[in-house]
Amino acid sequence: MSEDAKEKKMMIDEITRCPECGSSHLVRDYERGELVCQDCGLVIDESEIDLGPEWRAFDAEQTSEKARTGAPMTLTIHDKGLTTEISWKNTDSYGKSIPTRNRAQLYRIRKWQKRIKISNAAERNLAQALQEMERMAANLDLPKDVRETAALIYRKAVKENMIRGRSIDGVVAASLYAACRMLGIPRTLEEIASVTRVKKKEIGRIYRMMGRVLKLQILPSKPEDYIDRFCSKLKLSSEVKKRALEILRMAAEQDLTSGRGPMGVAAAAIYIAAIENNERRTQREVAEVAGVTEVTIRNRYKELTEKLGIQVEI
DNA sequence: AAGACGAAAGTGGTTGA
DNA sequence: TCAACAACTTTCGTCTT
Repeated sequence: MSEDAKEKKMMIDEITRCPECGSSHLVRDYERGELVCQDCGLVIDESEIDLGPEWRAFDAEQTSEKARTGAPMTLTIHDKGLTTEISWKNTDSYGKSIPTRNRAQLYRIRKWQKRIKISNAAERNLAQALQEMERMAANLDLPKDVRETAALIYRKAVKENMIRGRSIDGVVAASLYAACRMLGIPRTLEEIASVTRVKKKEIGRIYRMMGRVLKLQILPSKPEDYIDRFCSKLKLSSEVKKRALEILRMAAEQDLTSGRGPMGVAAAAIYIAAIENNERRTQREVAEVAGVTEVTIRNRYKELTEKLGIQVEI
C-alpha cells in the first residue's frame, strides 16, 4: 500500500467520536456522502471518502496481487480513462535512462499519442469542461456519483448540440445542479453559482432547457431533502430535525407545500421547530443558510402556524 | 441595537387566450 | 405573442425585546 493510501486510511479511522457531543454513534450516509452523528445530528464530514477496492491488502505485494484491474472506467475523464498514458520521463520501465538514439522515436510516439487522444475540437472542449466540472464539484464537496451523473448529463448535452451559443461553464454548472437533484441531494442554485462565474439566472435557464431537451427525470425537489443540511449548518439538535420533518409531513397533508418554494417551506419548518425546542435561531440566520429571504420565512411561518394550529411561545 | 413585522414595488417565470 | 398571475425578493418604516 502506498504512503498516501496509508495516510488516508489513518484519517478515516481517526474519526470515531462526534466532536460536538462525544458520542461514538456515528453513521455514514453513503447516499449523501456525509458522516452524521446519530445523537446530536451533527454532520461531521461532508466530503466523500473513497473507500477504494473492497478487498483488503496489508502490504505492497498483496496490493499488486489483489488488484485485478486497473483504474475503473469513469465518465469524468474525457476519454473515460481508457487510453494509454505515456510518461514524459526519458526512462524505461526499470527507471534506466533511454539512450539518445531512441529519443527521437519516443518523441514521435508521444506526438502521435497526443494527437490520437485529443483529436478534435469537440474532444478538447469535453476535456476542458470535465476538468472544470471536477473543480466545481470538489469545491462543493459533492460525492463521486454526482460527478459521474453530471458528466453523463454533460455528454448528452453535447450530443444534442446544446452548447452552441451558451458558455461551457454554464452548461457544466447546470449539469451538476441537475445531477444533485436527480440523486436527491439538492444544492441551491446559489451554492452552485458560488463556485463559478456563471450567473444563477443563467444556470437556471440552461437547467430548464436540459430538462426539456434531454427529458431528464427530475422530480421537483422536496423540502425534506434540505432539512438535514440546513439543520446541520445551523448546529441544531436532532430533536429539532425530527420536529421539522414532522411539521413538513403535516404541512404536506394540508397541501401547504405544493406551489411553494421548497427551500422556503423547509426554512420555516426549521425556524418553528427550533423555537419549540428552545434553540431559537433568528430569521436572519435561517434565511441565510436556506438561501431565501426573511420575508419568505415569515410568510411560510405564518401559514404553517395558522393552518396547522401550532402555538409558538415567545 | 438587534430582531421581527408587514406594506409596497419589482423580478423572472408560467399559463392560458 | 402577450397580459394576467403567483411566488419570491428587495427595500424600508415601524414596532418589540
